[in-house]
Amino acid sequence: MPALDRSLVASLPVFQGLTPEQQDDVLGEAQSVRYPKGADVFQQDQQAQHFFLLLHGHLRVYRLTPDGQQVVVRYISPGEIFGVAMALGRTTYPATAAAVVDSVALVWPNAVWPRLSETYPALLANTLRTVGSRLQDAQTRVVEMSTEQVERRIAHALLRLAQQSGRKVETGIQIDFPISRQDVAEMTGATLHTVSRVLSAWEDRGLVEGGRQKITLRDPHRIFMLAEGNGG
Amino acid sequence: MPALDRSLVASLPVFQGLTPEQQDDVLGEAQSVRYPKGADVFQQDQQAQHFFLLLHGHLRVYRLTPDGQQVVVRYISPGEIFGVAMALGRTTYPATAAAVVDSVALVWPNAVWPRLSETYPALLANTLRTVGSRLQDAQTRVVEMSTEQVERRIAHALLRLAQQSGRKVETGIQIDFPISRQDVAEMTGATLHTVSRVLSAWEDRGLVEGGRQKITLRDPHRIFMLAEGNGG
DNA sequence: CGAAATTTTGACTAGGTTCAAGTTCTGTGG
DNA sequence: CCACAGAACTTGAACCTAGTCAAAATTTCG
Repeated sequence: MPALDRSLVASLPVFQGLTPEQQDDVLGEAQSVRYPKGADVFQQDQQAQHFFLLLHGHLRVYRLTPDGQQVVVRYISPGEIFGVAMALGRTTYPATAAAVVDSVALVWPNAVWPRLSETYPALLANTLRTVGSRLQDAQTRVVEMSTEQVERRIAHALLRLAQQSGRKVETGIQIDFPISRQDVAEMTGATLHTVSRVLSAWEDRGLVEGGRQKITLRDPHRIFMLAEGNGG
Repeated sequence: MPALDRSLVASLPVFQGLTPEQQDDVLGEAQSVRYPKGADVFQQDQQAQHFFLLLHGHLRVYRLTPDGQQVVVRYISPGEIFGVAMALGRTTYPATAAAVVDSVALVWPNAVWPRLSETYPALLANTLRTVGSRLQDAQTRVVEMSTEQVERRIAHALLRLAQQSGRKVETGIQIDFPISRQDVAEMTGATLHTVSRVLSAWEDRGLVEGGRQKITLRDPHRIFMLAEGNGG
């Protein structure tokens, strides 16, 4: 196993409040693993044996309903910890995480969590903040699904993706990984068809630029107005 | 201030892993406060100055949208900690908590959190588990809102309420606090009218018994079947 | 008893799904 | 290098769930 370079991860939120030596101790327990595009990092209802930190790539986390529908819980970007089922008191993963592009993650065996979390309470505190902010996100999504119509939900979803993983290009801000209309549908509780119709209409109005598994926000400001229910 | 009786709270999940002396230390920083029915414990966007543990009563936690719609985030039952905004890295409360019946809570000033959480990592770990389970709940709700029709969402919401705060009565399981059709609507992303229609239909079929701000599940099993999408 | 809050019910409407083709990409293998 | 098969996307038409609008009935409480 190649030594992990602390400088790559020292500035991440998870490691705040730890000295370089402590960071080395934590990193020393991890292995770096590569996940090719399409591979699962872990699967829903599987025994949770590890927790993770994404170094490169993007993951799509989704839940499968009994009747086979998928709902996208979130996308994970580099620097985020994920799969911390054990810290949350669970024995299985609540969702499946799959690489949408070739990805690399640090992997810790669950067995080291008790020692690390007792030795370094800052690690616990940082994890609590991360989980807390995801709770906020999830509750915001519940509010949106309860009160907003599809077009506004799509606007909010795209703005979140752009903020999280947007890349500036000449024509605007492009989502930095392959994302289909179906994916957007599974993030917003709409159907593929409705998402396609909405994006087509937006494209006619110059708000976005479509493409196969590609979405570019041409006019983020007007999309924001749409999301907030103003203008149209 | 009357001394707080440790025996009342020692068995709660938050205090697991602490010795009686440590529990006394934590409790010693808290005050017991009474909230009459209808009073707010804290308000959305208010500076977060305290965190709480509910001793008696029931709280309704809701978020208000810019256009004035309310969405119920959750109901809090005795024994639960809440309002832990600071531990989550927030400076304001993300929602409003109001007493639906006369209630009593332990109140800690935020200022004591850094010391307590550093001194007793178990407190951090327990809080992380609590927040984690709320994250699961919120994500489950997102999945339900994305994939289920109103009738099933209402069934799920009532079953959750019954599990959390159900009281056995002769005719079935009654929700143990006043809850209106409007409240159920705000929990499920439906309208008052739709909830009323669904509950009326269920009452005709003998599944529930209605009443002003009162709901009794007469046949929890058949409601469960409904929630799971089987029979009807 | 009267006023306010809660609940019920009817009629109509509409946003979004479903059903059904058809079109446009993209990567692969001959 | 081009043909082609599969995947992704688009679009039209019919339909339906749940929302909206409107009004009345019931309950509670001062």
